[in-house]
Amino acid sequence: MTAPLHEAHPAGPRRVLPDTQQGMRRRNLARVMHTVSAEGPLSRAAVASRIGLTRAAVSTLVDELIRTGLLDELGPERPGRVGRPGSALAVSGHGPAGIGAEIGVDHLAVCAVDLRGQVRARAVRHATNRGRAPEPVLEELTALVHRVVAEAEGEGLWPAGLAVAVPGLVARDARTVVRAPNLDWHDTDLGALLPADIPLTVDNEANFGALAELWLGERTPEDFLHVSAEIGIGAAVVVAGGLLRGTRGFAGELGHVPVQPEGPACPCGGRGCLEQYAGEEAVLRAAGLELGEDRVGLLANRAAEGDENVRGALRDAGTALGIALTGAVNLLDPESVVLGGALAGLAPWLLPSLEAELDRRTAGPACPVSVSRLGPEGPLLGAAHSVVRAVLDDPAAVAERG
Amino acid sequence: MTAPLHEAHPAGPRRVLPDTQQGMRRRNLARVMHTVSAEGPLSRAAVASRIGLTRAAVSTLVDELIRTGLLDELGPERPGRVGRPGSALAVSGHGPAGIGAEIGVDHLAVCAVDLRGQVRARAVRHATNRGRAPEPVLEELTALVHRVVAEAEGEGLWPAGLAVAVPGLVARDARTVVRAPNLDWHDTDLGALLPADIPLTVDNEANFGALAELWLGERTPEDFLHVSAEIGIGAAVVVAGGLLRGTRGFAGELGHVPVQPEGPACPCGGRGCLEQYAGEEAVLRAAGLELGEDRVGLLANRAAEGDENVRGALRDAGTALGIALTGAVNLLDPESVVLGGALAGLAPWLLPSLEAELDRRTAGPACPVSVSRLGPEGPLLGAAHSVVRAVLDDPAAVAERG
DNA sequence: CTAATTTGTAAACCGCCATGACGAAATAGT
DNA sequence: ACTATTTCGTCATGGCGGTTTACAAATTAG
Repeated sequence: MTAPLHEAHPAGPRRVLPDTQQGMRRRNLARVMHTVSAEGPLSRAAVASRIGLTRAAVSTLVDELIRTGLLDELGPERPGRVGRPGSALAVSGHGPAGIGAEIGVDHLAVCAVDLRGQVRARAVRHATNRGRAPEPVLEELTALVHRVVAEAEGEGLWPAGLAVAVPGLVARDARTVVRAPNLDWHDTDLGALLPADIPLTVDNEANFGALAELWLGERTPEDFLHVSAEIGIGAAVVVAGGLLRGTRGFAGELGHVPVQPEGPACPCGGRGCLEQYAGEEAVLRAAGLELGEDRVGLLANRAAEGDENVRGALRDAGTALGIALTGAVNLLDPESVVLGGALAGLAPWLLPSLEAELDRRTAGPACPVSVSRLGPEGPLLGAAHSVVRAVLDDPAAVAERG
Repeated sequence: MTAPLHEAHPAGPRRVLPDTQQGMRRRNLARVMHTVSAEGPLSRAAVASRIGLTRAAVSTLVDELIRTGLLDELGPERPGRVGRPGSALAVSGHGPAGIGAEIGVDHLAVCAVDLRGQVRARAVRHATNRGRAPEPVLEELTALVHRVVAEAEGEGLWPAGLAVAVPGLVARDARTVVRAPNLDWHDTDLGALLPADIPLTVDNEANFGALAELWLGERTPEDFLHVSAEIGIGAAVVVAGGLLRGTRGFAGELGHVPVQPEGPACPCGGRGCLEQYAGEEAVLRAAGLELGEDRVGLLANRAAEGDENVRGALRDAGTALGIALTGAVNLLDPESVVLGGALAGLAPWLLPSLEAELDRRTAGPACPVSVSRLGPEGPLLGAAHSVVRAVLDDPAAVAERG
């Protein structure tokens, strides 16, 4: 009777482990894992002082984690201070691994990440998925997953879960793709078409991208706005280190925030939505370019070459983004705004006008805008890491399977 | 060594009781209190089945809560089903009480609410506070507090905390008023000027209004947007049953969301902010009315009388609100939007255009908009109830003082 | 009037962390 | 070198909290 390994949509009243001694133990195991994971090799005593338990208690927790293969004893620490040196503990590089997968418009990618956060195996396949039926695409993805899992198993890892990033809206069951316009998929249950022997989670690629930024970013705060543009323009809202999903899971639709109340009509029914100014098509049109494959790369190239039409189009898009973000920043007071996904590559030409607009419209100190270091890698890494986080969050659950 | 009774700004990594047996006990005491409070008189067995503990465990918890006077044993339940009838438990009507206070622009109000949520004492004083110095105002408020506390004590209650709602921005220490434009207060530490023998919390009235809606509303969801207009136009964002405060505590500034990017200049530095269209002054000007006392009441009266200028102004304000809320709804996907505070009284004339705008701009089913039942009572009740909730959240802390 | 059902309590038990003491392994001082 | 000091990890003991099991009390069903 294993509890669900992890929940991609923890939006309900957050699931709280029952407050019994077993739950307490489980939470303390999790705290040990998180502490060791976050602060590198640590002795038992160091862990104890950080989480507020006694050394004796931590010892029993660590013993259990070592027995189940989630923690490794590295041996005595280099003695620098007085007193007996501790024995360094580190998160295990064997044992469970998170399998992340990404279904892009023109590629499939899979990777395996160990508990230490290292990518240990990966596989990519370039091919246009635009308009292809789900079955053949997922068949190919399954093959990639099997290849990556096999490679990971060769290194002593086993798959603790599979998380799939898709370019579209995902239902709250974390399995069904409600709508993926660029793939032309509707109400597709990925669970039926992917390996059944690995616990599955499906989520929007923008969400996974934001989580990657949260978990892997240099100095990413616990409250920020992650803006990306893959399908439409999405803003993932991260509050207190968690993703805000909204009642129906549709939170973050920055693309349809009104920018000019009487601007051009938008398929959504509104007028002057951000997407009409900063969406992919709108920018290409304003830049006088044709539609085609890898349109973002094209924009970046032309802008880098100095094409004034393209630069102007991006400047205007930045201004529109700035207006929409002003509203979002006023409403949420985040610590920062991060440009991710395709926007990261276009940042040099978007940022000046975006920041100018944001500064101009904000009274006090403006909200800092930064660019994601992860860029297009974000969603894939975020997916894999979401599985790893789930293991850290409840090591006892995974120990039952190991 | 009593922990702070309650935190109005729990924005940091939410304080978690240490995961030790004592913490477990405290949390279970809290769960019993919440369950009994929420679901009316309940037997020990009923409580046990709801929170997932055994009857024996609940018995000891209940015993402790009865001993400390937080729970009352009402006696045997009316036997309707087979089996021995349980003994009904109810939250105590004696013991700790929450003292709520409100500093309005033209009144002061204080009330005492018992753990059952009943208002047991209240005092109001009408007088213009606009521009008055903090000292005399708080002196008067202190007198009202003393009167209400005395009245409550006459009924066997004692003050567990004092929560003050102010029409302005409050620092994250929950004591200092950073800026209250209508009072003309700046960086005023209310803690130094209010009774020191009762734990104090200060917060924005819009926040308390939203919390009142959350706790007292008919069928208020756990995720909603509460819009009110007292100072400026504020939107409290409630997510998962908690208030979203933002990094600096400034979240919810709906008033400065851009509605017309090149509209009239706003003191905030921006252009075309919502406040320029739906703010108090803007609406009065559009309606062709003078500024004066009770301006909202005036608007409501004229509108009710059929004044077309006023109705038109309110219609336009509703449209502007609809545009701004479209952005907010897209970003947050709340379950509903609630109009509270002064807006509640003007709802009949605001709603049609507001909803029309929201519907028009939203693709799927539009987000339902409702009007607060509490109206101007919200902030005061929310303040008092915040103290009550704090007691329910950690009954062990209050037992130490009882 | 008996059987069945449900409630509340008491006693024994188990699990978890705290406490205090101890040996081990390093440094600091003489 | 040798001892005192400091810190680490572990062990035995104990307290505390919820569970298990059993049982008496109070009701309904037949």
